[in-house]
Amino acid sequence: MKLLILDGNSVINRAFFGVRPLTTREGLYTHAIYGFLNILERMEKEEQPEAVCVAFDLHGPTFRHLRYDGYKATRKGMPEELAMQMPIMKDVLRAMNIPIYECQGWEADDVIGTVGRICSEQGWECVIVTGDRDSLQLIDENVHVKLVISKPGQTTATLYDEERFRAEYGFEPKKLIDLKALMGDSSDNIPGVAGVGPKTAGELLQKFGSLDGVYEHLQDASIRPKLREKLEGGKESAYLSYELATIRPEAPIDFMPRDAIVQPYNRPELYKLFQKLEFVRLIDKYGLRGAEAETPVPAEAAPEALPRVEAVPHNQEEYALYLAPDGSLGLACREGVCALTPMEAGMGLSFAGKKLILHDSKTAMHSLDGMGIPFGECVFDTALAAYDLNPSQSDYPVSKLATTFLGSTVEDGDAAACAEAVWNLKEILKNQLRENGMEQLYDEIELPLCRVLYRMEKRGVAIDREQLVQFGKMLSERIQDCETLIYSYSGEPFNINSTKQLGELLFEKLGLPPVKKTKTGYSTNAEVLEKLKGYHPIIPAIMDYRMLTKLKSTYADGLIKEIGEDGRIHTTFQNLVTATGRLSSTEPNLQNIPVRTDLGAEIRKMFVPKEGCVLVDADYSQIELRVLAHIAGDEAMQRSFCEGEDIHTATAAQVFGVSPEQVTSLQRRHAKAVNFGIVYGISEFSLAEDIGVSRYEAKRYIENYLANYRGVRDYMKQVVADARENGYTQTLYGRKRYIPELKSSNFNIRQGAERIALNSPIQGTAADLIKLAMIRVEEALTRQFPEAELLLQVHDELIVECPEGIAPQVAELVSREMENVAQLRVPLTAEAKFGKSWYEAK
DNA sequence: TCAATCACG
DNA sequence: ACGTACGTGATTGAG
Repeated sequence: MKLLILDGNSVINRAFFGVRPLTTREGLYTHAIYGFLNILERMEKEEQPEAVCVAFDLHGPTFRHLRYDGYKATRKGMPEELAMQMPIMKDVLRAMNIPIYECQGWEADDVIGTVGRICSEQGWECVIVTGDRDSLQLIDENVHVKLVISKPGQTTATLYDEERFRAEYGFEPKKLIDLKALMGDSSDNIPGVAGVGPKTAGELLQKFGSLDGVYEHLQDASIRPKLREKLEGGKESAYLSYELATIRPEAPIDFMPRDAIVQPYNRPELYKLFQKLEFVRLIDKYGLRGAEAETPVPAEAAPEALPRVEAVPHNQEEYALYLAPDGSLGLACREGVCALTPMEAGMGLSFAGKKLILHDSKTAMHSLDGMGIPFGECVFDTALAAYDLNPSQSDYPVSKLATTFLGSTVEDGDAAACAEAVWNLKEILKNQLRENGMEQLYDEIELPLCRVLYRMEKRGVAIDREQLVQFGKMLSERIQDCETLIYSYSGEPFNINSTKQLGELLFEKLGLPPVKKTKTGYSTNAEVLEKLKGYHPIIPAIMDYRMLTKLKSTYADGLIKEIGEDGRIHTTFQNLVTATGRLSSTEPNLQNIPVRTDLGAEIRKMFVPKEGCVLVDADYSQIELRVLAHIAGDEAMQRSFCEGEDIHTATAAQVFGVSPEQVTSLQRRHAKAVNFGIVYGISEFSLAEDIGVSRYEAKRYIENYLANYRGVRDYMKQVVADARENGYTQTLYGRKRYIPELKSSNFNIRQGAERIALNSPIQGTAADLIKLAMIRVEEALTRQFPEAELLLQVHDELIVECPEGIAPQVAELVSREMENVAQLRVPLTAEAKFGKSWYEAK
């Protein structure tokens, strides 16, 4: 019979530091518990024990503490993020019916030793799971130790028995105490003998067998005088250390191995805890359900299971549809649920004029379209609702929403079950949105935008393939030349794309001064190269090489790959991804097409209108600073915008105390950097870095800025305080972002969270505004200029394709809709231009 | 799969 | 004492 005992504190510590931080929406940290359960599961699988239990330290003085005041004096208190997980960890173990042993006045080690001793006495085998080598002294014939070692990425566990221990240490396990008595252990505040480390201590023990043996042979010729002196001086300390290091298997605990025999879980209890911890995957894995009274769904809302039907019910007003990964179509309505194979779905099915409930409606609309199924209005999107409720999740599969909001288990591949879940989720998510004050945001911005995005993606944007191919060829030649030049300086060919090889060349072979390090080696980024530019002619060549290869691989080759059969590029606008409410763009990303360098901007010449058309490009001027002026209620900044002043010049005048006419271009550039910094959550260090002034000067800039823009100063304080209090920030339209890290005990994490709290309402409100503008523009164009089509959005910029003849009117319409999207305390201004390419229109 | 780099707002 | 601006996505090399 075998018993597994976990050293609770040690294992949860490993888990805490080994698993990347994870929190629930409420800000409860959960990763240590998650990691603990992973380790527990693995150990059970590997060892197949009949009994399992866990030992914990209790706070307060311990027996060994009483023996020596300095003991554990250097151990820092547990971080708050871990401490908050401890009581819940114990609740989880209780729900799993795994006994916990702890003993006032005794270390967990002592408890474990006691458990091991009792096991031995009763003929049980005992396996100790710990990350702490201390416990190795407990190894004997019946007691083994499974040592958990966390490496980045994964944890491994090694089983130590007497043989394995002897092979590694060269003496028997009990002698570990003697070893520690000599070498000490700073983490346990065991002094040992000053000047004796692990190596000397090990050698002494190999030679003399024990601590006593060492002192009996102190005059032995093989001990050098220096060492003898140290040992003599440290004798008292050594024997004290011996006492401290000895685990006492005599804790007064009420333990019998049979008490720990594995029992079935208390499943409803475990379900409740996992709900709280948002361990959706584990709920799924163990198929946990709440006891009837404990499900999170209010009784009145608890839906009846829908009947399975053979044929698609007709004449219904509303249907929930779910497109499964295998292409089959799940369908739910008042009458029941069914699933259709891709083949069946393609046979004359139609939802024209029907109200649809969809999961990720934009994608679903593409699928329906691809299957030739007509569809009406989408009245609810479950994935979108879940995203709005908490935009920080990585994804929103139906399975996850079902466990969180319905308390039911479905698989994402099961089309019928998912359609039913989607059907049932609608009411619950709608309520959640209402309770969160996000009804309007959802109904008037988020949901209607999906159809606009669907159309934009379907339309795509035309690309001049020939010109792009030519550009690629030109780049290839220039890259070749660059390579030749670089190799002439390096003396031998190497992979210039490898930062490792490049770093070795620059900083070792060529001996250039390393400016900055990354965690893996030398940094070679553009900023570093810029500083090294004067040192060696290879540097500018590398900078050119980098620019050229970037253009070639990401833009020339990358875009060519994405051109469709219609000669157009159809990006995907991700509307369920960003934490702030912005869109993003993938496959390809059309929101990062070059513009800042001349050569890069050439790429924009390849984005062209279709025959007889032009591209209209309209962009907001300073939308984020205007949003800041509005929500911060800063009168000085509002006045600048209302008077139509150049905001950076106005800021420079304020910060440098001169009149606007006297502002130099350098001052304006610095003021611009300050303005950006404010939006991002400034630090004087980064500002100084950015504009190349001293930290002291940067500090002065910020102080002057905040003294002049008092509203901004107050806002910065208020928004962070509110976010800390509420746990989230909000935009003008009520979009939320949860920021649990505001409560972190880690200074850096907390400061980062504060910057996020500062920036999110600004970036998010700007995102709300342009989303609303897109809906208005699409509507107005459909009505007034049906031949004009909205194609792209780049955060503060919209791109429309329209017949040449109506370009001025369309440009006027688009910029007007953008400007009138909301009445803020400052005017929103948008400028529209048009031309025969994106380059020309900008 | 992760880190480094660089493109955009 | 310590690390350092917000939000994204694609490509490349290295383990």
